Amino acid sequence: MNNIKITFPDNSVRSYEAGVTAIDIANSIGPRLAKETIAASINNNLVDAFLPINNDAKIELHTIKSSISHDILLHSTAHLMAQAVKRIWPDCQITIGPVIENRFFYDFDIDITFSDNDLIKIENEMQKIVEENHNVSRTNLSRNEAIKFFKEIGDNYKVEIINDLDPSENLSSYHQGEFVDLCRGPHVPTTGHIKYFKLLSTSGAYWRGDENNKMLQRIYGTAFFSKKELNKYLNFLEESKKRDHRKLGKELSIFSFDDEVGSGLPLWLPNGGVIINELEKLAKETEDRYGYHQVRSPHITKGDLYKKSGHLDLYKESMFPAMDIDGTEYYLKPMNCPHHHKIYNASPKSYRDLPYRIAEYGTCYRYEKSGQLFGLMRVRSMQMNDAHIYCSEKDFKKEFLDVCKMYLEYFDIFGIEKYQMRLSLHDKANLGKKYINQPDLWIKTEDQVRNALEEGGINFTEIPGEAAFYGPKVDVQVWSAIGKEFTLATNQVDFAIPRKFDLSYTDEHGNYKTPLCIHRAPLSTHERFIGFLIEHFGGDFPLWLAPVQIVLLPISDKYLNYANNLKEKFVDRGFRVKLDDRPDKIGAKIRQSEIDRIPLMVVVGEKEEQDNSLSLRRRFIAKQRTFSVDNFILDIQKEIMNRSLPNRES
RNA sequence: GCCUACGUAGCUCAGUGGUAGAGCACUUCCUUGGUAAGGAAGAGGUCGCCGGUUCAAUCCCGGCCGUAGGCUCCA
Repeated sequence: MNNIKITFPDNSVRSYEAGVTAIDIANSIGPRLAKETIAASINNNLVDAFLPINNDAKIELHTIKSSISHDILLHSTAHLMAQAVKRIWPDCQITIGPVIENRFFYDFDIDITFSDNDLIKIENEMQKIVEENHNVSRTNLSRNEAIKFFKEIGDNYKVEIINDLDPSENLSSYHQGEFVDLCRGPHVPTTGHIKYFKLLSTSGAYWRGDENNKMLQRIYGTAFFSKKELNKYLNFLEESKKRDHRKLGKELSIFSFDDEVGSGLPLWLPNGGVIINELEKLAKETEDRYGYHQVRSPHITKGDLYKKSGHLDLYKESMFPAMDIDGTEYYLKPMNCPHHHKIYNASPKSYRDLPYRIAEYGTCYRYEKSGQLFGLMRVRSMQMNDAHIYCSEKDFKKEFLDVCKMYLEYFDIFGIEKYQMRLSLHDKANLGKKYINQPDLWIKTEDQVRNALEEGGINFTEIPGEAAFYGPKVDVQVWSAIGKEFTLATNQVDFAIPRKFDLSYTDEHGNYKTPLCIHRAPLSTHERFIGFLIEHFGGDFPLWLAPVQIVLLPISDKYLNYANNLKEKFVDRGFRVKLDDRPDKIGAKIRQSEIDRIPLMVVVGEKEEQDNSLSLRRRFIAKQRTFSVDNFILDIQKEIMNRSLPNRES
């Protein structure tokens, strides 16, 4: 037997017999390590821990602690689930079963539809396979062998996948017990490595994501290496449900939907109205500071304008059908840009007028397919925090970065700590289909945006094929306080439409030039942003946004007079205040105020009336404090003016 | 739009082929109580909408509308 040299990450070298596996190597270091080894990188290639190593190599072991291993576990659990499904329903066809963030799914072509009971049945079968503790093995296959093999066992979808793969691709199959799947791997060494898993939900899913294909049945699930992690994740899902803006929005009377109004058409209740007003105040203040003009435009417009803008060619399916008015077609506006272009053009512009920045909380209507409506996050009527900046190429970079700066200011105010800018680019294949057919301008503009972002020191990732039809965009992903992801704002560059609209300005030399146009919507739409805020804050808005800021809680009716005096004082100061004058005990009033998430609970009784003071109970602050009325007012005014975030320390 | 599930009081949910119930909320009365539920009474439903089957439908069947989880698409 010849020996091989294995080099470890710390550069130490050990000698083993050729054919040794990563598990063997782990075992030579310690049995616990061997047990916890899931996969290995051999010369930086991720492989199964159970494969023989025949030559000198660099090795890195991946144990249950690494995120690589977690992905492998999820993938193996998908196989485990597919094996269980095939045992129960032998006629079903397996298709694909990839890993997504913290979860996996597998799509099946099967006659029955999975019920909750079926999920339990499948889980039980999975448990059995785990206990059977099958070794997992890998077989390399040539293309022809693979096609022959999967044809023989009747896995037609696998045959289709192989036929569509690059012929140069190395193929392999994974086996555990009677189950075989076409797969790149790697996988956990045995089915016994999978201990803590849970099937989460079922749904329909088109084969290869194409709505012209057959609808398959998908099962989602998750798995972890420890019970604790699994429970933590399940708990996170539960917490997310509790914070769901649809649930909280109803409980806190922020918005509602009504069958008779129509789906995707939210009604803003008074509490929502307060939040909207505060957001608009913030936006207007900020935009004033950045030199924007506020404008207004109508909700309906003639079709010709949208023909010119390209909407009727490239965006029509997202627009409500035309209405005929005196023989002319009018549309509900899906975007504000054409109107803003017209506002730009309402008077001739010189270079001295640029950058020309116009903003509007414009109401737009989009025909979203019924199946994609989702609470406030996806609606058919929405009010955008929209603005367009018309500038020269020379000013572009500064204007673009100022927009980014504005984003960061907002993030700071709302306590958004995690965010990501995504530069969405065009792809050549869709020029003239999804995208305006001006290849050179696309590339030039994308370079400009990329340069601006790089010079501004802003981190971003690039995503091809996600641009708006008229230009590249920077989408902003944010994560709420509990880590749920949202696509919120967007920031787009339009290089083509200004020309179509004959937008121009006179430069220093008296020549006509076409301006660049930046679209930006840092606060997204009221709908999506407030939906996000509800979940981000879990319904506990900072004082400046809270629909009711102060609730007055008299100990008994005897102190109603004093409470009313305070109320009047607070209203005079512009505070949003409510008086709970029900004949209930203080405990009941406190409870209701807590449920309503009112940040400041002011308790007044005999003592307070005598001292002209108040006793403050604040959400998340255990200790109650007594204030003189004047000091209280000063503190609160300051907190509201600064738009401070909720303080949860005691 | 597609797949699947669901739709009973303001909210959360029971329930049945013979035209409905609970808790909370609401109204009234009693209680005037110091930091997360004091007590009693009352009112409240065309059981999503429209058809069909049946002597009889909230329940069974069909269509529509709405909602949820996904697919696809997006702020």
